[in-house]
Amino acid sequence: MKRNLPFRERVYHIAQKIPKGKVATYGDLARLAGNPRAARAVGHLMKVNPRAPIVPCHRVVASNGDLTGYSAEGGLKKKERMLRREGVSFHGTRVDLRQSRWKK
DNA sequence: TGATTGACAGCGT
DNA sequence: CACGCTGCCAATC
Repeated sequence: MKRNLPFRERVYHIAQKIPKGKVATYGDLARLAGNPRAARAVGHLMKVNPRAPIVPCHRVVASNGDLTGYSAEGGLKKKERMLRREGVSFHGTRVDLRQSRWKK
């Protein structure tokens, strides 16, 4: 499947597939993209995010369920609100990955 | 081409 | 449960 596409394209593509109400960790995207160790790179890709309006990057969280950066308007605060609104379970400031983790 | 950076992850203390 | 250290990758200067 899409191994001729650049790493970043694969990541964006996968990010778009994340269902509403669910979230994926950077590590997951990296793993699905074919590089289990590229979690960091994924974070960087989201940061540059040339497809901000197309890719639901707000559904991407840290492996511990904590919400990290968000370049878009409103920042993390807005991000958290969006997720809660979509039905994502929160456990304090962190997402409850037990329930809201996107399982392939 | 090499060095630096960044929205991470995993494991030990 | 919180904090710190090390490893890994892609993109940019």
